Amino acid sequence: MVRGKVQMRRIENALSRQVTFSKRRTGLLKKAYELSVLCDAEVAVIIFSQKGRLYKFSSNSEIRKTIDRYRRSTNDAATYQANMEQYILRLKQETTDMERKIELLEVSLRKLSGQCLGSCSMDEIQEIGDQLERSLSSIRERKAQLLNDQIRQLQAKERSLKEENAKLLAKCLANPGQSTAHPRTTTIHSRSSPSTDGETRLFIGLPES
Amino acid sequence: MVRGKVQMRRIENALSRQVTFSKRRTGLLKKAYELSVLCDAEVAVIIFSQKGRLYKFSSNSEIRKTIDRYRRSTNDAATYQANMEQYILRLKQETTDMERKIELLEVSLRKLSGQCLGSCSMDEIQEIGDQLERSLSSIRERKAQLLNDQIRQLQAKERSLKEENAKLLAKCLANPGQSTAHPRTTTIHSRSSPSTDGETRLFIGLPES
DNA sequence: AACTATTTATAAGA
DNA sequence: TTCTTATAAATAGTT
Repeated sequence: MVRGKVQMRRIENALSRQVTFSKRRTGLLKKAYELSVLCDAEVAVIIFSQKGRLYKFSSNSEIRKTIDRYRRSTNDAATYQANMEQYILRLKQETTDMERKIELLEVSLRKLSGQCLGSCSMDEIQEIGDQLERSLSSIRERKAQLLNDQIRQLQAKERSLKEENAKLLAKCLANPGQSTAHPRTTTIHSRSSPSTDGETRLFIGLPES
Repeated sequence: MVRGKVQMRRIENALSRQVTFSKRRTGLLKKAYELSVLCDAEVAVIIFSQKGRLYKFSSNSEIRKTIDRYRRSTNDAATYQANMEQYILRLKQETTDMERKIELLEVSLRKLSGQCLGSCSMDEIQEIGDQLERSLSSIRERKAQLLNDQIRQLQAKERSLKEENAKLLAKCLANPGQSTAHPRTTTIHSRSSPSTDGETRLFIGLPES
């Protein structure tokens, strides 16, 4: 029996709460049904129990319709969806543009590689040939530059080794009787100067031949 | 006063229905609130009046959360959204891949055009140079082929013109005295130099005199 | 789940 | 829409 007004706060006793939930849930869904029938209204009720169980009522055959109508009417999440769709369109456009760009680049690349020339006019062929000549002269220039750099480096190395050699030689002459492992190794190393010279010449000679 | 059990069917009297809607709507929302508080449940109620006016209750601060939870739990339209999000991810991935591809193609193209060689090693330069030589020889081959075709066409044309010429000459020699309207004109035209000379002078002379 | 004392909701009237 | 009131309906606590 009801002893007095119930306090409007969470029922602490779990069992009691569970029972009340069951009773009132039924009551609520019934009231929702009655409202929808008596007043010809569109009603949707969604209830999740504490344990996560779902109960629902919908005057409509499909609760989704009511939810959609709600969204349309409140315009909160509907915009999210619309934005997402627009975003997809933008991405697709971007993809198409990129595909076209890739196509163009591949055609250019093929032409510069001397493939698929069947469809080119004489003028085009001439143009591509000129372009290739220009490219090739850039390449040759760069190649020459690299070789020059290498030569200059080797010459610098040769110079420094010669200097070292001279110093060591002077040292050896100053201390003629000294002969430990170290100076010996150094001497062998210092004698490498002339032979490296030969190697350099040989290396330079190769690309030119 | 309540005279008896109410029939569970649409209230025909519009005013009465309107009043009942107002009262029961308040009651329903109140019950929903009480259920959510007493039993710690998540409750959402959506009501559309006949006139399309929206009334709602949500135990949550945002009814959208409850609806989302509902969708997740029922898996009806939530999948649509999830699919859309996944689709966006796929499109983005595609875009990234394409960007990378474009980047690579552009680098290749620049290298084949003899630009941006600073970052290339000697081996790379050599490789590019070889590629260019190959391309150039393709181009030259194609160019030669086109020129040959053109020459052959011109030679064919020359031959056919010569043949026509010969035929016409034979015709002229076969009918030297022929003089109908048409051939005459032709004859006059071909003989133009000596005899027409006089006529032309005469013709020109008339208006002048 | 059934019972029942009470509270709560609400139909009709004002 | 609100108030009133008679009555129906809901439900808390118990069995």
